[in-house]
Amino acid sequence: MSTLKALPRKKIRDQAAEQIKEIITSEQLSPGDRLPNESELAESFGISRLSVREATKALEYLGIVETKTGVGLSVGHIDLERVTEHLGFHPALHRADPLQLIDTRIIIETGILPHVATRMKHDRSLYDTLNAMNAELRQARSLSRWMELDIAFHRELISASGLSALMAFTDVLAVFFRRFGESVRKAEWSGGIESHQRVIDALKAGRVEDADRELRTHIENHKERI
Amino acid sequence: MSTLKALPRKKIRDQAAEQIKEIITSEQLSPGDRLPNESELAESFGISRLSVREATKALEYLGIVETKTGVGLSVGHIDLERVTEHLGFHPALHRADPLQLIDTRIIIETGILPHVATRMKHDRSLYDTLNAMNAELRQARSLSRWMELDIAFHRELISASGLSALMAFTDVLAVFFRRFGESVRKAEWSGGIESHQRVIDALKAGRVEDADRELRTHIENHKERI
DNA sequence: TGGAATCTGATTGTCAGATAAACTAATGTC
DNA sequence: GACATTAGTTTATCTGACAATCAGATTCCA
Repeated sequence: MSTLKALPRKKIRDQAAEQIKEIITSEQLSPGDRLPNESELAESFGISRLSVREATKALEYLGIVETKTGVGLSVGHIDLERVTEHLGFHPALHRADPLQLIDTRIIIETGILPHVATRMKHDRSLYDTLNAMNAELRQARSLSRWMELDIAFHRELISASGLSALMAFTDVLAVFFRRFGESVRKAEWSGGIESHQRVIDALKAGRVEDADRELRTHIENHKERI
Repeated sequence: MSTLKALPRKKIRDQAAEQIKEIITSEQLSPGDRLPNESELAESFGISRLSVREATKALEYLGIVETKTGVGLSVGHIDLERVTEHLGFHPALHRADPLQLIDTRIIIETGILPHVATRMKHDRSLYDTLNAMNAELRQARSLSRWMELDIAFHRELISASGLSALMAFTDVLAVFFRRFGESVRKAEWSGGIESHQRVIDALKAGRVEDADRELRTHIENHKERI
């Protein structure tokens, strides 16, 4: 008869973490808002303070909550950079299928182009910003510098679409991407920069399809380096 | 004179987390490799086991390490899903305008269509699965059931593209979509189902552009309900 | 009165030690 | 040899305690 026992009993700290998240969403708390202190949470969950701590420490690493000694807990200003900082080093990142990641990027970045073009029509400063960033890219002398600026450029492009949800996602994606940036050869720098230029110029002129084609091949170039 | 005190003394558990990461990189450990147990780590760092635990729990949430009761610690198999799971708390998603979320969905779901069509050519079972799911959708009698199946259908469509990174992201999006799903009127059910059918039939026939147009208007229908 | 130093209470940070629960591997029985 | 039992290891959780830190109230002095 047997026990089956279904799922391994959920760990208490995980339940605690769930409940804390639940509090944040159900009370619609915003970053900076106060949370009950550890003892209160422990009591209301019916568990020890220690288990609450393990939950809050984990959530703190993700930026979901913040703790200040002598003050208490509050809802965190979640910041993906903090998260990705912890993740960037991880060996498992080397397993994600690079071809898939590239295709994913193509879908997202070409998908937003119509939105960018539309917004550019009403706000010329979008073009100026992108143009300035690309100009900066020309000045890059080291590979690491070039990579940072390149990532920043693509990020800005997505930002220009106004679709902030996608930007959060691509921030995560960028972590997985940085790793095969090392194989970039110097000769490709200038090619990439010209490609950027053609994309934003086409967008400015409202030629979305040209921008699409250009960006698509630009990103696909990565495939050859694998 | 001043105290300045520079940085507020780093917390012990943070140092512990750093050192654990250091072990992983310096020993070049791969996912699944064993780590020293909590007591050993505590002793070698010269701190209490509790502080080690707070560090490992936090790293576990990020997927950097894994713990098994009665076994020990090991390097985690981190993946995009793990990270995007926590993405739901990102302010960009919480505050996002529903119209934006719809546009985001359109970009992703229409973006994958070419991939789906290609894979369908080599694997007809993809069509059969989607077709069966849509048939099930016809049987739905309650709104909640219909919604679950509808979400499952769209999820399967993305899954059929083979781009798992996108699937992780849309799982997050789905949470937000459930919110305004309640406004679906019964009359729209059948329309949605027929729309699904046209999409997969077009894909099966290799008419990607038709599928794109159909899916686009299908999702855009949501906009009227806001 | 005004401002600076100090005190106080609240809260998180860290520790020690103990017990329960889950798993592995060895042991023993038939 | 197959299977049940046992023992040992390791994480999971709890209790209780004390230190460190901070915000605000209080006191003190010019």
